[in-house]
Amino acid sequence: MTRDVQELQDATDLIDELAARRLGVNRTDLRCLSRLTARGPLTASELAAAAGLTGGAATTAIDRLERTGLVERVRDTADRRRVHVRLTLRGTQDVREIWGPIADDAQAELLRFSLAELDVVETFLSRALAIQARHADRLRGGAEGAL
Amino acid sequence: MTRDVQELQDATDLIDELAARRLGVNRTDLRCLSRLTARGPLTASELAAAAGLTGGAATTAIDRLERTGLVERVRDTADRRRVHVRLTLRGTQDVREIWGPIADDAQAELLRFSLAELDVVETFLSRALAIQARHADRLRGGAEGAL
DNA sequence: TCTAATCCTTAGAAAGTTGAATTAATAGGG
DNA sequence: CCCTATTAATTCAACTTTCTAAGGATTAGA
Repeated sequence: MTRDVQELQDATDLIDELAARRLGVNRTDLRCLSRLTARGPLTASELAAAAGLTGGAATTAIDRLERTGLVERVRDTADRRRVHVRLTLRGTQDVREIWGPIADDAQAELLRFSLAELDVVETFLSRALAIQARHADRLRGGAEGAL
Repeated sequence: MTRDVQELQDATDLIDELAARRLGVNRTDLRCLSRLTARGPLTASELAAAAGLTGGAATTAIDRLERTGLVERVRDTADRRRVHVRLTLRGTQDVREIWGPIADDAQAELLRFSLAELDVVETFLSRALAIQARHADRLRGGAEGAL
């Protein structure tokens, strides 16, 4: 069972790798695209935080994505320091072309489960998440040189 | 539901990041440690394949891990070209200290589910895996410039 | 023994990230 | 209305990691 989860994660990793190659971007940039898809337009700093990047790294990532034509910068009219980053039309299409069918399939598969079964899965996932959260705290909290 | 899976993956990613920091290694090296833990001693090339690295990258990764004292090289006595890589005693202990409690908790949580429920979860995971495999093929197979 | 094949390592170049310094814009107090 | 502090994004240099290609050692076969 733990192995199943592990395999699922490996498979997801593979998908990401293939998707990145398909879009002609690296994994970092793909992560940015993913966040923008999930959360809509973000400012550069929001995107940096969402993707776990420093400011400098975010800037160059956005540069690359803009050069590729998947993303565009839009100056905020109210606060001209801010730069909004959003998917271009082509970016939206390309992302949909890759992840759309996967989402559709996932949706279809979910429909094959009964509500009771979905409830079990939901419980499983939330417990797994709880374990991870607990141990993330443990790993964060402990004395640095404890090992 | 899809979001739950996503969150679980993000959480796992966070755990990996914290674990790497705790062990004083980078993510690549952590992946090597993970493979060695799961599969026991491996030759350099086996480890490279398992971790998705080229030979050269594997060599430097092993160098780093050896310098950190988590891993050691052992020349094969029969075929002296081969180098076996295995966790040192300290490496084994450190890895256990980080992932052991997580595995224990996971095991304990699984016991709270009935066999029927575990069956549902298993089905869910295998279907999710099937979807990923199918789409990995799609992404691999299609014409390169199709986007 | 000579040759080809295998395994690992080394070396040089390319790519990405970080952290500090820089530029630009806003906000607030005197 | 200025002067200062703060915030946002970018630029730049140093560092790290990876890859490819070439090299060195070892083995197996002719």
